[in-house]
Amino acid sequence: MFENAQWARRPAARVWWDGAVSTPPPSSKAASSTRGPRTRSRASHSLESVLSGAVEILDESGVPGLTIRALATRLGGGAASVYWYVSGREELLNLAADWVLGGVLEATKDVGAGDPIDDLRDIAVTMFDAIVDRPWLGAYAMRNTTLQPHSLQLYERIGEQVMRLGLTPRQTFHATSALVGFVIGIAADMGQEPPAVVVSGEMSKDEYLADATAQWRALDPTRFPYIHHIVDEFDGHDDRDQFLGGLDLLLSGLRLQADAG
Amino acid sequence: MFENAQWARRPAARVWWDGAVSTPPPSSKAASSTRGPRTRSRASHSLESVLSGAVEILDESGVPGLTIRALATRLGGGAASVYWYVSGREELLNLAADWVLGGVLEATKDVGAGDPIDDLRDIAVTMFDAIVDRPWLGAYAMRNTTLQPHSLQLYERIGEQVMRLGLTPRQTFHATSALVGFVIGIAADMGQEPPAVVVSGEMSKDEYLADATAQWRALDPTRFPYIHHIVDEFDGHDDRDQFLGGLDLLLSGLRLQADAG
DNA sequence: ACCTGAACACCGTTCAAGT
DNA sequence: ACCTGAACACCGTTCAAGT
Repeated sequence: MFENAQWARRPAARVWWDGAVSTPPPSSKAASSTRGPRTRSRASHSLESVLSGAVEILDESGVPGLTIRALATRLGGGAASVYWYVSGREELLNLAADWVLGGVLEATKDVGAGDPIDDLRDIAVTMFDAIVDRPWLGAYAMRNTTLQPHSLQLYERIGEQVMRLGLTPRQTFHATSALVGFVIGIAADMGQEPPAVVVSGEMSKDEYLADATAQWRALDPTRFPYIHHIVDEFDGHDDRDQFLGGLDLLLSGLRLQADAG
Repeated sequence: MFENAQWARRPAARVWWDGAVSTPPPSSKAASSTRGPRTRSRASHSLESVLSGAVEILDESGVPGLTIRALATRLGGGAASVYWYVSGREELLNLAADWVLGGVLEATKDVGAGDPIDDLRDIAVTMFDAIVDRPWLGAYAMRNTTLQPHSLQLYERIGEQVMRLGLTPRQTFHATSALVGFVIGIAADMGQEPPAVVVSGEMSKDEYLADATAQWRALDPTRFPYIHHIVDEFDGHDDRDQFLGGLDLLLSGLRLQADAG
């Protein structure tokens, strides 16, 4: 099926990561491009430049903004050149998300000395903040350990803290998955691309939220007692508090399980 | 800005839902189309036919398969006709997801008589099963209460059970959000579109999982103690058990909070 | 080994015009 | 009120050819 071609077309997701934690650029829109095309007539990229270009575009205009053509233009080359480094747009998205997770890895490398539950909370909060900062991460972070080495390491790091609780392997596995799923799930929801009305600038995000709140208040209290019960909490609530509240529920359940063993 | 036109173009997400729980078709690929075009020369749709057509396509070929043109073809009309009922593809996806959530609403309408925590588990499991059944739901269910009336009702139903625990409004709000975020997050992850190798049929899903497991076993045990600790659990694990394990962690944390009050 | 140019086969969305 | 036809402005991906 595969010829033993000397020059294989498309290295198809070759491993670009050599074990070292590489540090992606910080989220603040950096206008500095580290490397330009070497010559004027022929562009020259690298997987690193492809990924950091992709991250820049994602930060500026989100997932829909990352087109292969837009990326190629930013790199100063043709669209087809991108396919030398990634197999397609999906892989590009996965690699870009994982690339950025290097920052979380770097920021959490010293955990493991404190109370395991507290260490888990620290890692979870760092991940949460990273996704809030870069909403496009929600859909692509921690999704594919085969393609995403940093995600794998992060999984490992979280799992190691859970291991310290002395649970069974199965409980350890479930708790780790639950934690990751919770963080990604909540953050993905909160970091969701706002509705078109907001994106187009027809409405500010605050106006949109105020609008939603008003709609809630207008609901029949008989049919929607819960909504009415919490609408004042929802109004002007802080996403981070909401996340922390849920996280503590999960972590206290975990502590209970550990103490029971 | 807006003319008071008698025939406004595009009703822009008008409320199609009148308070009754409408029941979408079951997930089993139904080949029966409830209504065809009325005449041969001019197609005639309705929001219902648009959404059930969209759901059929989503069930068959996932989110990327749902193009406006494919939907129009299925409905027997032109692409532009779809825009009479929905403002665009994004809204279509949101409405289709919410439409299907009517089934979860129907299946959980009698909860509220048992232990609140058990009732919450029942609702969560029903939601989980619905998303596993229809992976495309993960990214669009419970995302926008303004556009998604069934999601709002489901939120309400879950919140009502949490209310029975006698927490503060803020705790009630946080717990409800955490529950929903957890279910959607985990289910979205598990129901994720499999990698291209699997979709294209180059590899079966089992082969892919076996491959990932093998890669895990090949990792350096010194650097990846957690992975090695749970790889046997991962191998041949059941997604549902994994979900239930995490859910119980969250629910026992919640019970603890309720008992503490 | 890595990049270019150009093409193929699509897309979502708009809009004047029809009924 | 609701649908058609056709166009506009894009897409991702492939591939032979260049260097």
